[in-house]
Amino acid sequence: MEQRVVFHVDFDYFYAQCEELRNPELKTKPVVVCVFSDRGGDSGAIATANYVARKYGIKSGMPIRFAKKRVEQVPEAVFLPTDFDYYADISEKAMDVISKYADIFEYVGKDEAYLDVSKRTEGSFVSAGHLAQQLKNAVRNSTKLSCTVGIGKKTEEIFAQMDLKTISDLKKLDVFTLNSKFGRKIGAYIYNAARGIDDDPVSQRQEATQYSRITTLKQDSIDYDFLAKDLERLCEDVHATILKDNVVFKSVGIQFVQSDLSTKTKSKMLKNSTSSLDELRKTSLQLLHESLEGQKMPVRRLGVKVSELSQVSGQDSITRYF
DNA sequence: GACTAGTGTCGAC
DNA sequence: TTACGGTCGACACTAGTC
Repeated sequence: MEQRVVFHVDFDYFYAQCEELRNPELKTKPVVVCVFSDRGGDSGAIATANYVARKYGIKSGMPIRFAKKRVEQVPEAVFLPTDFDYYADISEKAMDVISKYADIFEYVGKDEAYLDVSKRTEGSFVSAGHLAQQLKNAVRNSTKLSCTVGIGKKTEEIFAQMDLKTISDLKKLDVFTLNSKFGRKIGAYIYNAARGIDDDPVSQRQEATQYSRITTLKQDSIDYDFLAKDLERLCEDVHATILKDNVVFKSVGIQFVQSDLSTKTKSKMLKNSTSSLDELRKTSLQLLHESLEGQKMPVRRLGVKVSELSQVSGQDSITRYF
């Protein structure tokens, strides 16, 4: 098996870094990017926070109110709503630069990617180190963003730390331990490689397998009509994406997040694939009706999901089969 | 028991 | 004292079939 060299590139505190980019004065202040819910006030959660904010114990996923408490005595702390269009724009530019450095490029999310650079580095850690530095410089020059590039060297260090010397040492570890030490992607790759399975650790991103929308209700409720109104809006939203991406779906699901934040889901497989908004609406409303039977706990958030997607090749594709 | 399709839950980002 | 988003993929579980 040839030596694989894989880069994991990610932008730390990406959204906050984007905000610093358009307003450099923020750099010295705690910057907290928030997803505010429809409930108004400070209802919502933290998407990301820069290092200054993290010093105060502010972390992703934390309730906004909680985070505000943490910096009560810090008047310069800045809380901003997310601006996903702007972040997507910057991400696209950055990924454009990054992908040029890969033999195989895998986009994972707005702020993360995997690069297989085995060919261009010929498996050498020395040239991989140089390439990583060039990549960081190129990203900085073109976007002014800083990113971290993790490479196989680090994997070697972790092996040494964990006193792993042989393949049979590796085989003793379960995939969860490996994932927690190396990240899911590399963890799974090591797990397979130790068992003689040489799957590519990096592969071109496939099409999405599901689309979903979720919203926080104005108030907790188990009233069908109240929930149905939001659900219909969510259906229309998902449907717009379906049309834009020219896909059909075969499975429809709804999701409740209950007032104690526990989750409940219900889904249904359709007889045929479709892109019909009517069918999406009808099915999800039916699932809502069924889910509310015997539902005791009020619902806080409501979501809809379509999956089992397939691409429609052309508008006339269906008629062509008849 | 092995396999699969369908369903529900969990957690990363 | 408590506080709580949105989107996605992975995977575990179950029931049906052979």
